[in-house]
Amino acid sequence: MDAMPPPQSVPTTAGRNGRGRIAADEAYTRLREDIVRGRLMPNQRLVEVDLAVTLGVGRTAVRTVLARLEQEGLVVHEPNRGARVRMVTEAEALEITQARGALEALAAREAAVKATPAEVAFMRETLAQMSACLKAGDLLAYSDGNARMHAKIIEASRHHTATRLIAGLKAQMVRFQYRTVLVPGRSARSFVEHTRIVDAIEAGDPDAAEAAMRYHLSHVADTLREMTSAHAQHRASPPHLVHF
Amino acid sequence: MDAMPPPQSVPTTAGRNGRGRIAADEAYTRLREDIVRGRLMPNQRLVEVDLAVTLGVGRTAVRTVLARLEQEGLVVHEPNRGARVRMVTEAEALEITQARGALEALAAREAAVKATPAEVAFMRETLAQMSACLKAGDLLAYSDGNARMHAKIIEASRHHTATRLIAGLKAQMVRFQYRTVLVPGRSARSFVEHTRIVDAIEAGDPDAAEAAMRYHLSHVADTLREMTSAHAQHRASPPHLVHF
DNA sequence: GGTCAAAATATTGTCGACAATCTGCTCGAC
DNA sequence: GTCGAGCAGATTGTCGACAATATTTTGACC
Repeated sequence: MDAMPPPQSVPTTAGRNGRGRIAADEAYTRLREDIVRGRLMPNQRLVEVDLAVTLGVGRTAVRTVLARLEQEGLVVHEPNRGARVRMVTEAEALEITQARGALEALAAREAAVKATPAEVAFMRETLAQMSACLKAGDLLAYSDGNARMHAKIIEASRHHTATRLIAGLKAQMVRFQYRTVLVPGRSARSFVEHTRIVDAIEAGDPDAAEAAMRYHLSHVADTLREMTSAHAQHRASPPHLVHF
Repeated sequence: MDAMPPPQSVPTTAGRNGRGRIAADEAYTRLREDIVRGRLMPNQRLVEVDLAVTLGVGRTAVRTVLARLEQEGLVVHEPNRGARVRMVTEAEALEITQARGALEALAAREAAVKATPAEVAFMRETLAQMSACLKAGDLLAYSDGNARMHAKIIEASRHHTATRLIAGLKAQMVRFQYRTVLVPGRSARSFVEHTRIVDAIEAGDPDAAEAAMRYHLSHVADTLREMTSAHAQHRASPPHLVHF
């Protein structure tokens, strides 16, 4: 009952992919994208041979890809019973947000020490854009600016380990990024909090930067927690955006 | 120059390993242990067929294992050029310690809320043992108690995500655990810091617990930083223990 | 009609073989 | 003597086939 017109797309690019590139790597990227972007539903079974056909690679490559994704926390795998897309519960989403918060606070601290003037300028510019979006009421654009801001802070931290861990956590959350609520009035406060963070980074004050980021992210976690309990009350809460 | 009487031990346990267990999983555990315990040197090449013989599995299984270990950060892998044991520089060791600190601070916060009386009692007992070791001057045993303490706090936090991330970071650090210096007098201060953490957890004060753990771990990071620069000065600094 | 055993099917775990790629070396040209 | 082309050897990337295990279906019996 899966329809499945499988072998249609690629004329079996079998063997080695064009130049240099490795087929398995592309398969990894594609499958990962499919999971992260939500094209594959949670708990969906991932049958190796099906994926092999879809991705145009052999089953061995698929198996390697699944092992990587399992280690990454995007897939669960029971012995002799195959792999499935990992289901992230709301409780886990809160956990992930907390862990991410702890690491981003570290990143903010490092950024206060290591950010270049150009990076600070970019943050100021982003802040201005966010302010404009807020006034215009364009929450989607505000959210984009928000994402750029956090990405820039992490980049400015030059903290490879934190960057790597945060990226991993973010991947598990993408589904929730697009399905979480925006509490009325949260945006305005979010903006103030971001301004404080940038101020501290520009001043080169690591303690203040860490504290500001911690303050900011604790509010995000609170919002998420409230959302979770509210969602437990009545299932039909409208999916909006939460502002980090 | 490896002697290599390869096909002698297992009469090719090929196919499936005895009961239920999966051969590849055992191979993963074994190779991981070999890397973490330092039996394989950093930058050591990991030739697939050699590992296959050593571990008694096929090359495909080895390949899957290597993919997992790469995702875990214990192995680096260049396309068409094979895998090597990842070399963790002292700068990275500092990064890892910082990230671990951020996550353990979160764990301490959660533990303050969720720890059971039995868990707190275990911490008190461990604290007493550590005190005894300190008086007896047995630093190795003190270090063990220290490890038990941190493990218990993490367990008490019931924070699955933080636990998972910390475990991953710890694996990359084991080599340094055994090669870092103990600054004279650090143990005594370390003990006081641990006592404060347990006090805060027992009192059910998350803010205090987080702050105490943060304070503790910032000192650990400082010690590590000093050790790194000192080590840069004169290569022959004696390898001791650092107390987390 | 329900229930349990046994065959049939589906899917995973494992392996060896082959092709592609990289590495180091030889060897002739200059 | 140095340099690059071209050839071995080693090692990785990929695949399909077979064995082991789980799941579903069938069918006999009560």
